[in-house]
Amino acid sequence: MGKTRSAPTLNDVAKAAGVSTATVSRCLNSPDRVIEATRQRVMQAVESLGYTPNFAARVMAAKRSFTIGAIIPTMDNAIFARGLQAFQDQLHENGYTLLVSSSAYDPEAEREQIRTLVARGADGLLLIGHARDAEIYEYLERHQVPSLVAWSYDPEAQRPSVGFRNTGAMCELARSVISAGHQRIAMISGMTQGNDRAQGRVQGVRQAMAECGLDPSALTLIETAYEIDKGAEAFGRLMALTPRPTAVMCGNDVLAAGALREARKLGVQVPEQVSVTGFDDIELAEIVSPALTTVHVPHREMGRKAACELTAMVEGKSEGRSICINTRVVSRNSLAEPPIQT
Amino acid sequence: MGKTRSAPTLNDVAKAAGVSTATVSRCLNSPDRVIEATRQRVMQAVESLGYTPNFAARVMAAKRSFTIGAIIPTMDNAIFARGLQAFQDQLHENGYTLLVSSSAYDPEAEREQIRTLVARGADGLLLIGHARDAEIYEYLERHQVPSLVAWSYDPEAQRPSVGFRNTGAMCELARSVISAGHQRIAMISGMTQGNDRAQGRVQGVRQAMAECGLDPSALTLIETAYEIDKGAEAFGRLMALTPRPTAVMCGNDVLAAGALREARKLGVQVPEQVSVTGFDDIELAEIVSPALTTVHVPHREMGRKAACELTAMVEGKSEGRSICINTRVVSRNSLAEPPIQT
DNA sequence: ATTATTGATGTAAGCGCTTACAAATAGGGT
DNA sequence: ACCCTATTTGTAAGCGCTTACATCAATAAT
Repeated sequence: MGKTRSAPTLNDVAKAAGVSTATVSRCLNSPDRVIEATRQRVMQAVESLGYTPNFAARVMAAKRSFTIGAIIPTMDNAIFARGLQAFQDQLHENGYTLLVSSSAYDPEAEREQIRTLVARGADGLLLIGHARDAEIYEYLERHQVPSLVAWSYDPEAQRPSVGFRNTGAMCELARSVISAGHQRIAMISGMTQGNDRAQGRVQGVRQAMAECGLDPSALTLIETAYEIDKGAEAFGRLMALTPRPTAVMCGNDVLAAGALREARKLGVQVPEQVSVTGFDDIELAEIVSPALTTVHVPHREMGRKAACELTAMVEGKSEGRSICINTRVVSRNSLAEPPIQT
Repeated sequence: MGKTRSAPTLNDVAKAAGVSTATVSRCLNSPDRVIEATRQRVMQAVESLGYTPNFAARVMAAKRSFTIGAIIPTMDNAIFARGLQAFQDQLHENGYTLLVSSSAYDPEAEREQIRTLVARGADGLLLIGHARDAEIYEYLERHQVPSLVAWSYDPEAQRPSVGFRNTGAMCELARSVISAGHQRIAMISGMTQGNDRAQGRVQGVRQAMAECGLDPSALTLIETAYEIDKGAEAFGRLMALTPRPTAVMCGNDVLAAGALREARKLGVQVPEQVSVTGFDDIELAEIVSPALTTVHVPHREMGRKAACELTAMVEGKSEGRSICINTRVVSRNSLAEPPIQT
């Protein structure tokens, strides 16, 4: 006490308890392989020295980190927050820690983050969406790090994934829009480049149009980043069109919130003059006014299931199955019949 | 080629390039200490083997991780998102990586996370708010990990901090509320237990009331978690009061958004019947309707400055200074004069 | 020509931990 | 009493990297 000591090591604990480092290690990692009395003595030493194991050393020696990495496109909005939280909670329950980093929707940055996470000893990786260089998967294979794709379900893809059918979900929503009577439909999509979810959603709208006898190529499409301001700006451009679309379907709730904000600014009544829809059903969807008609994604369920599947893969209990999460359309006030034709 | 190899190590690279491991290490870490020709040869080997340094080994040998840890109360809403993003960007610019984890506003969980981050070799830690056991600071000192407090500025506190005056900022906002004519003021605060920011904001309101000749103890106060639903619920309770408060000041924008949602549901007109204010000025504040009168916190500036100060501390260039970030009241439509007294 | 100086590279000692293996101890069956 | 097995603990070899120090060659200074 009083003396400036630096952090205690396993060795210090071993000495204090009068045992070998191996025994201390066992006390910490497999307590049942050590006799009760010894363990008590060791734990007491641990306690009184305020010992915390050095993670780097542990990873290095055990070649196992009980850490899962996740690379998400952005932390800037709530799109991934809820699902990730559930993912983390479940991971924690399974005895793992989560390391998150974001790629800003940049493939190069994502590659970088993947390398970083692998170098940090992640036992497994959660990736968002399928679109990705094959080289990356080879890299992961070489390092023997299992990976799981989330936020997208695609039975065609060879990689295991836990997610939902973006195309199908959006198609269903588009059908409601069309059956409300809309014919001039516009879409504000996220950037589809390298983003299979955004692509799927656009395709979903087109598919519904085709099914319902509308010309899919007549869809007015604006691609922009998933930001509120961008959604607002895109909506402004759509409203300047003649004739105006009567329904604006947005790639997600964030874009839709931006659209709503701009509508208010422009004095455009939603849904009386224009209907707006979102995707994801994050909290935002219920807060904005009018509340958003959108696609509800059970993020928590997805997060939990992804966590279970990925840990199973890490522990060699699964080869990597794909799980499809069901979405459903949620009807709120932002969608109504189109105004009477003039 | 073809053979299943496991991940290459420094040694493999050294052999491939025909040099010693030391030289490879130098190529990677201080390229100027190695002659051009050698470096080229080494880099080529690195490239062709697809070598990624093992982080754990590096940390262990160098006793330096170029990693900064941050423990934030929650990732569930956008309160910390923007500031943290700026923090990370600046950190990256300074050559550091950020590790984030969240404590769910639970001191015990925070302690746990701090230990984890330290064990993982974080060179420095960003903590939110001052309220914290002294024991934790001792632990950090023993492990020689510098820490910086953010989101709160308190010249009284002994710990360095980069943040804003919660009390002062809220006081200023409360003054606008009072000078708009409000006398029956209620507040929906976050849990003040162990949260100096929440405490400061409550105190700010009280202080303004006292200054303006109102009785501070007449403040109707509801404490609740920082969640939209909780804000809505609290607002509902306030509206059931007789007489009703004419202004509801919320501890942050999230609570205010909940209040607004409930107001709409109850058919209470904002601001005609009741005024509502927020705190933080996150994106949400501009999206809800009516848009929130709130306190603008320059989160990005705070994040950047915190990153610079903390890296300076880590590198021994600073003893840890405190920096005060200036906030300002933003007037939007959710605050107006109270209705004519009945 | 000789020595000092500088710069590039190699050698090898750890960093703190896990774990295969060896050793020691304690019962249990005969 | 003896041998065998099971249990607990110790010994020591790494894990992949950095870095102090040693070595060696090349250039500059005398």
